[in-house]
Amino acid sequence: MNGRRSVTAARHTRSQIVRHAMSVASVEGLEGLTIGRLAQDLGLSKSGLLGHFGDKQTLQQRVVEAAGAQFWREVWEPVAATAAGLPRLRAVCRSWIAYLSSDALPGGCFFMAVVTEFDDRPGPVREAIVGYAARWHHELRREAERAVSTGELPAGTDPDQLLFEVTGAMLALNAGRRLHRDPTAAGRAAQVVHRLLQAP
Amino acid sequence: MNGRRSVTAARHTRSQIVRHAMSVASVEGLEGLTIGRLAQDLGLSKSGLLGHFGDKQTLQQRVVEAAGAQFWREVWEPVAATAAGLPRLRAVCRSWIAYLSSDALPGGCFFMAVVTEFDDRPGPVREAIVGYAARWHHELRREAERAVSTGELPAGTDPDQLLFEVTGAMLALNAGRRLHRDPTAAGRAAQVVHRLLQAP
DNA sequence: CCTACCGATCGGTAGG
DNA sequence: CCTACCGATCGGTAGG
Repeated sequence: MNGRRSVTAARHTRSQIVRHAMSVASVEGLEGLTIGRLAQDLGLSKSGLLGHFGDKQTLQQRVVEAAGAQFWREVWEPVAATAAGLPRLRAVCRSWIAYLSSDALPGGCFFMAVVTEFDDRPGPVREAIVGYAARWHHELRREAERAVSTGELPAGTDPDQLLFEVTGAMLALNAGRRLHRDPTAAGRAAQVVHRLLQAP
Repeated sequence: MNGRRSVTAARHTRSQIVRHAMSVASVEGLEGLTIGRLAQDLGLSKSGLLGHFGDKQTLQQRVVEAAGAQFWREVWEPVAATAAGLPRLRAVCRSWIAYLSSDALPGGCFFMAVVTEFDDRPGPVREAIVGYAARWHHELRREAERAVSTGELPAGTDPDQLLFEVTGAMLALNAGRRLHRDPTAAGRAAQVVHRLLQAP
């Protein structure tokens, strides 16, 4: 089991490392990741693990990227075929609520877990997190703008205010579920979304 | 400067430690607190600092308690004299928004910063955080219930749904300000509160 | 991918 | 409140 492996095997190991690190980070945070712990969990040496990334910060960046891809795959893609505008916006919100209610990762949604951890830590990891959050916001705003311009939502609706309130509902859902173990949180978030996304 | 000090001096040192630890934790998290760093910041030895608390977990609990007291003092007390029910609820929300927009601590609201850090870490620190969050929720619900029963808010208003939405607005405000440095977040939160807390 | 190792720092204790 | 110390672990490097 020692010595160099094939390129394919190395790629597999690397993706295993990132996947496991994502799970750990959802519970302990990105700063709580330690090379020694990950190496032990996966049966690798510390240097064997670190060799895939160079240093810890690069590993953290790869984990953020993997989490961004996973979120996109699990929340957006299942509803990407829905008609643009209001129907798609409604579908994405349902999908988002389902994701936050699921146990895709042991610590819940990766981004909800690391946003407050890194909002005060300048550097490339923070910028990566901000980048994914901003991209998500832009995708949703595009749908909201379309829904307003086609008259699916009331004229004069401010897309950014709408998304502020949707985001708030998702944050409250996450806090309710994870901190207070409140089983009604998903229903409350759905109710907010239902009210916000009503045709005129 | 060495040797035992008076009881008063010791109390002063202790409260200085807790205050500083609260600031650090608002940025680095409660787990990011280290005895060595705090001791150096305050010009103490590690053992001198730790002697006030016994161990790190106890220090973390004292920090949570101090943060709970500070939040109460800065958000609730300034508006405690407002008439119970809807007026008080509105005043508390304004006060809460002002607090989240202020820079009372370098990392922003302590509780916003540590909730996702400890939602998956069982133990007395988590329980202390949950306790303060639940107490806050109960205080607000009392006002909301009163506002509904006196007819200040529409009959049939669900106080818990109302608070879910208020909490969401505050979480979105915090994320907007701290992650995206969005200066419009406070106004958006105020708009949500204004709509939610309208007389029938 | 490994072993062997580095200096720094972690939380905490003994003893004064 | 200090100095002096403990074993464990941190991120990371050298060399293979």
